[in-house]
Amino acid sequence: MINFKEELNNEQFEAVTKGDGPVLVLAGAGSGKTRTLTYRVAYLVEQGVDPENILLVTFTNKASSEMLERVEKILNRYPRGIWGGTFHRIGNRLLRKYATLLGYKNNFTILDREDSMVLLKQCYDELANKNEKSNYFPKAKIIHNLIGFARNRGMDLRDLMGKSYDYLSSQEIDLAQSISEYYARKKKDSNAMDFDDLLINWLKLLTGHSKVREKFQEQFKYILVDEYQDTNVIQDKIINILAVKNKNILVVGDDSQSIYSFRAAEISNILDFPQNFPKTKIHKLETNYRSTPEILELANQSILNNENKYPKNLKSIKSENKKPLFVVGRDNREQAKFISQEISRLIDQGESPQEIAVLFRSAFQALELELELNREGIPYTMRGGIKFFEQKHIKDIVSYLKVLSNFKDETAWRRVLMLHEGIGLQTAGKIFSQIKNFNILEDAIKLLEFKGSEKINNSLKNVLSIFKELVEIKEDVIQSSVKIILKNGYNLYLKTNFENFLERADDLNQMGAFSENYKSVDDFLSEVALTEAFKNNRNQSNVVQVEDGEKDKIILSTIHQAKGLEWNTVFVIGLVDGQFPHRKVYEKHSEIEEERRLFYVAVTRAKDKLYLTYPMVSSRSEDMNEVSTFIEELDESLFEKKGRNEESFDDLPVIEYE
DNA sequence: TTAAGCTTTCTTTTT
DNA sequence: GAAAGCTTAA
Repeated sequence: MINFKEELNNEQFEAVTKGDGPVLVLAGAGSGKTRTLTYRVAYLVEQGVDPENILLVTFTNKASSEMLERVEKILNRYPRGIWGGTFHRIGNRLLRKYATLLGYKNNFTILDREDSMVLLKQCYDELANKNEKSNYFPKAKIIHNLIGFARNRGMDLRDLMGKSYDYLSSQEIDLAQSISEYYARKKKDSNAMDFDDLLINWLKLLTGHSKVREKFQEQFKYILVDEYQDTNVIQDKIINILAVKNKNILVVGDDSQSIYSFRAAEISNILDFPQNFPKTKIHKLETNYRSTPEILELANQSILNNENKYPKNLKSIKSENKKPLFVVGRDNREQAKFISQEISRLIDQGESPQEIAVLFRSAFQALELELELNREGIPYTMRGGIKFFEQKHIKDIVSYLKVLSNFKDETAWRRVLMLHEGIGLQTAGKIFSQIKNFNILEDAIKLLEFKGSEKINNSLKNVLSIFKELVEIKEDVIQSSVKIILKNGYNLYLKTNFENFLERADDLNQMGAFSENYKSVDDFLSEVALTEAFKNNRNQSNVVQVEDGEKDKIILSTIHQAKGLEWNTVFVIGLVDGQFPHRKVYEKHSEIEEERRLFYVAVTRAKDKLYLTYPMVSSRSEDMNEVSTFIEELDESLFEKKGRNEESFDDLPVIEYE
């Protein structure tokens, strides 16, 4: 039996044990949000609730697996059958079963951002060339963004553009709308869904099909949602529909940590929650268990600069400690050197590496640091930047698999075709329009006829003969496919195009090995689209780590990826104006505030030691950097300043926290 | 129509 | 400093 009374404070205890009905937990950073959620799950299971009846939605897959691990620890067993994961992952799981109700097949492919961009660009080029438009008509990338943003806000594209692009003619707005519709049709014809579709179609499934709706309203007797401040209207609607029957809905969040408005997150979802669910019990968690008073003070002072916020009074219970350090280095290299030395020192003193994290606004800021850590032999895990499955060579091979699994996938077909000599954009399009006439791959292999130049015909023959081999594989489909594709020219392609072709070929073999964990190609392909595994995460034997294997390694992470996590020691690097806050955000006040919340998230990840670092000089251009607003606006008594002297560049004595 | 070669851009965050 | 965009030769 778990002693909940002892493990939790009063507010947490109330939320965990009397959490039937709608509950809103407004929780400051480090106040035990995750603790509340995990203990609530454990409590429910201990009370005899079948884990199958629990839906636990988190923001990242990482957060989901960490949370379930914690539940397992509390319960001493894994809550088998629980529905846990991100909105997209759970949407995917449901749609794999019910996609036919919406006119898709269950083997639909998922288009990641790049895929969907490529498909949209195709629609854009086709329509934009046919129609009158001014030079001010937004580029494909912007249209792509607008379409996604409008959909995630449940808005009409015309309305969105009418407001922010009022200089466009109504014909141009119509053009944007037809591009959007054409794109939607192409997706449907391709039996493919983009990330937004995973949410929107999930919602459609619930609103349009009462049997399914009722089944899942019944199924999910207890619903728990983390980071509710970062949900968008579609996600909010989904939750509302699912919860309306049993009303056992617990959502947690913190408006000060809302950092996804660029993805159409709405703070109002959490603030209006009590109106949507009458008799909502509200719990405020205001005790911070994580950070020292000094760290918390800095965070609190910083967020005070935001006008748009809800007052809260977060108090630390830890005892007084050292102030955060603000460290000035000459440039990124010196900053990197300092950090790696400091990390070595901390580890020598007995700190465990996985309790140390380096956080940054953008992945490129960590470049020099990566070099330095490699030089010093400090193992690290990178979370941010290019993902393993987003690399060109991976996506090339995955396209073959996508065609194999979903013959109608236009994006995948085009990508495969264009890998071959003599086939470019135009020819690929023409060939695909022939392929469209078939229904299964086997027919296309046998019957496809295309007249082009000799070069094109040879390339096409080559493509088809590869597929001929691929369709005959019966076991270890992915691993064998990788081998066949490499053998039939892709290896040569890698060699002629990339210096690091060995590494890339190795990645592909790793992918083959990794795929053994999946029952089917479809399963594997979903995972590829939805997983967060980052590139560069290799151990000594050069094996890519897709999960786990993070023991004894420090963490490098974007702040977005760090949400919900905590470490003893945190370095926040690159506090340069224009980088953090990002310069794109200058004009818009509301976006500066979002950047500040991001800064707030970063510093509140730290339990005991917090370092803020600033390189004075840009290492590329040798220009002087401005220090970040987020430092400048702070009272200087909140931190201790170390390192270079701004006037003279003089070295100051060795820096030590203690 | 492709592919190479040159130029310009613009540097975000993520499922 | 890479990637997209544009120009030009083949």
